Amino acid sequence: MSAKPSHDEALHSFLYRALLEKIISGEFAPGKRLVEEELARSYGVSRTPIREVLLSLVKDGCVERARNCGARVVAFTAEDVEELFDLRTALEVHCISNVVRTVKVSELLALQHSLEAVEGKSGSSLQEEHASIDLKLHHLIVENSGNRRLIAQMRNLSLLIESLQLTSFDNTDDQARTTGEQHLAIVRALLKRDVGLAQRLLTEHIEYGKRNVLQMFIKFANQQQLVARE
Amino acid sequence: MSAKPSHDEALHSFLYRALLEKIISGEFAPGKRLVEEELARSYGVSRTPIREVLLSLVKDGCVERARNCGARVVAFTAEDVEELFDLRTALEVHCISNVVRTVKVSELLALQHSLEAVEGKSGSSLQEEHASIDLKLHHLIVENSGNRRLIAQMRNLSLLIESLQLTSFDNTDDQARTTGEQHLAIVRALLKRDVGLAQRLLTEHIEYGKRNVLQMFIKFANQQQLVARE
DNA sequence: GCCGGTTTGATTGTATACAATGCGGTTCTA
DNA sequence: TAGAACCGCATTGTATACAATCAAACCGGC
Repeated sequence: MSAKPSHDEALHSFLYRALLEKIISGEFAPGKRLVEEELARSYGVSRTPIREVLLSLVKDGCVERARNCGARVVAFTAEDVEELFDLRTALEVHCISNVVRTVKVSELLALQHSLEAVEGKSGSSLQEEHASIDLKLHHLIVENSGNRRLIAQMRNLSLLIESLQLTSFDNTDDQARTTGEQHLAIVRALLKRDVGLAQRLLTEHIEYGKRNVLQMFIKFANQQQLVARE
Repeated sequence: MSAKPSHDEALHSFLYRALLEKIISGEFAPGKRLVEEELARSYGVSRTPIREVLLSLVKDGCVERARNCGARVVAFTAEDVEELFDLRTALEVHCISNVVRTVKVSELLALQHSLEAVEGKSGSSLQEEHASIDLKLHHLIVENSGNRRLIAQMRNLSLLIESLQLTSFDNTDDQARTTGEQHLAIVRALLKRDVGLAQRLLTEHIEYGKRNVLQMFIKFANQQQLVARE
């Protein structure tokens, strides 16, 4: 099956992303049965890593499994997307107050620098660059929250959201520019250690991203209309 | 090893609680190596279910693992406890606005009824009854938030917190009574569909629980003083 | 004596084999 | 023909076996 895991990456971690992507993209429609052996064959691996991935996906709420009936993909509705982003807002806003205390100025400046570097540009890679910066910014916020368990929880969530954003990668240049401006504003607020402002800007920023993803998601869901209950 | 899993419960789900409890109680001190085969022998099972549990604990941030070096228990500091509760606050407060729309009045009334029933009482079982109601209330809030992924995320968190609260089960009757009053106030606010009030009360309530657990935790951590780095 | 390569052991990662279980179809009976 | 018991199959749960990999100890050369 096309792509391979990087050399030292555990198989199950590679497979996790692979399956998650299929679920989010809709290739594995809601309700589809995920039979361990079937998946194992299709990826040319044994059931063991597949099992580990399925259990992980259950923990994320993407999959349900009953004892001998196989696992099934849980439906991913527009409301779910919305809630997921709202949840992200709640968590990252919660992080901010710690972030302003712990984050290193150099990190912020580095981010600011990258942002100013792409600000003028335009062209095909613009969206990708902004997406990459977006990851870095949210990563910075979460990792500087100072709690390992919080970070662990968020990592799961982030994976879901990042996958969602990948599928809605149709962003126009305009949207990318707006996103860039929001990023810059947030970084500056963090540099000023202005908790309230940073929280407000972050909320708006995630809200904006949510709307973009939702737009894509709804369009996509309509065209794909539930192969379901296979 | 003493207790057994209920008949239809998967072994790994039983083992999960068993290991988590040992980690939180400090029997598995921070830094302790968790070798798969060793654990498997000690529980009289094979490595397979143990592996699944360890992966799950990694996802929860309770355990770290390096490729061939064995898994290690992550330190559980007072700051972690604090953050965990703050995180819970952020998430449950976030839930409230949905809860007031979706929760059934009958559920709230049932809870209110149980609360009023124990209100007058006192005695040995009082604390347990309040703890049980506490679980029900937080469960109600999360389950009525309306998003499966959110619920899945919270379930993990709740398990951690519940385990923490179990270890600090030294609550006085006074504390139990205060908790009861807070519960009642929250339920009433929910019945009135007063989002703002419910959020405020919930925040105070979790804050109160946090202080109690922290007190116990610090006392406990001192007496246990880091067997660590075994 | 110190540094670097090599070997060995411990431990995880993956594959496979076997057991348990629940569902569905089939057959037998009334 | 309808219903119920039964048998077989599909699928998961668990155990075991094997391969890969990393660390640390050991040995030899400089």
